[in-house]
Amino acid sequence: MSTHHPGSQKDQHALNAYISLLRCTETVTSDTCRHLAAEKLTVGQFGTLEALYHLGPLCQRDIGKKLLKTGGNVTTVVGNLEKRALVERRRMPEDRRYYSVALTETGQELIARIMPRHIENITTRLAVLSLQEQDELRRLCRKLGLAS
Amino acid sequence: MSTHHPGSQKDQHALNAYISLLRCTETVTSDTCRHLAAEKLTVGQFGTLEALYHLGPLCQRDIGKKLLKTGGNVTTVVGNLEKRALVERRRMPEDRRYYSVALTETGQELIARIMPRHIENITTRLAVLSLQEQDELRRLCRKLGLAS
DNA sequence: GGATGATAGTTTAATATTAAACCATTTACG
DNA sequence: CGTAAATGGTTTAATATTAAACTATCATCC
Repeated sequence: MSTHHPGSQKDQHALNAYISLLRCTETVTSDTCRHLAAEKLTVGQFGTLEALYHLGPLCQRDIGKKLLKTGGNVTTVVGNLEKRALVERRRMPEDRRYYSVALTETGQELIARIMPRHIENITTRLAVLSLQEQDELRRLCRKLGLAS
Repeated sequence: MSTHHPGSQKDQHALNAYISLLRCTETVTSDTCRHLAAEKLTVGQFGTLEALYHLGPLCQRDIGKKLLKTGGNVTTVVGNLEKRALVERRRMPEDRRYYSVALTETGQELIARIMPRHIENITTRLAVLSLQEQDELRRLCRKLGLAS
């Protein structure tokens, strides 16, 4: 890092962009997810229900991959959803290490009832940006996010 | 919402943009903060130290505002930092409701030692985007984030 | 000056979250 | 086969996080 000057132009651009990215994500998520409190759902619980709703039954490992969370966390969240009978676990006979996690009827109804409002929240919130700007934001985020 | 068609073009642009935004923020934060584990610091603890480092002593309410966290959370995080003698609380005589939270010498040394690496992580990570793209990302995020 | 209300911080109860150690099952391979 | 490695899930211990109820202090204003 001999050529790296702390506090350089490069740093400033990167830091400013990153800080704005962080705060934007936090406020948008906070705003669009506020309605979940009325159903006593956390963001992680909602994300799990949503994944099962769109993708069908998943094993916990795949849920974790989708939500970018650890296995231990998935155990907890799925456990809490199961307590409320919104999902159920079934052992897979062909490989008994796996559980298949699926929405129950109650869970299906709940997520189907909530999703429209959630999508509307996101669409309304994002409407501050033009469709072109939304696409550009997506492009930049994908480019940046896939650089892992 | 009579004019709102679920699954419309508008929804798709917004959802795609929002999902990319979420995943980007999660992966970038995860990558740039990984080094904190070596110091046994959580992201929240680091954020608190960083705020005190750049802004000087703050009361807990201002720390919460800065990190977008609740008062109860600040109590916990500052408490854990205090246990490790990285910060200290002092009652403000002019208004005894407030604490002034400040870095200790140890805390100062720690954050000063860690910051360069952290900034470098961010700068390196963001370098996938050109400086113009970083500025555009910042502009879009600010526009979107300030719409609360 | 004493009730009223606002404000800073804490506590409590519940869930989330991670890393690390662990258990159970399956797969690889000698 | 039978052991070793890999894999899915759980547990544990610690911290984070929130909402809601609470304490203490300060400000307002009759």
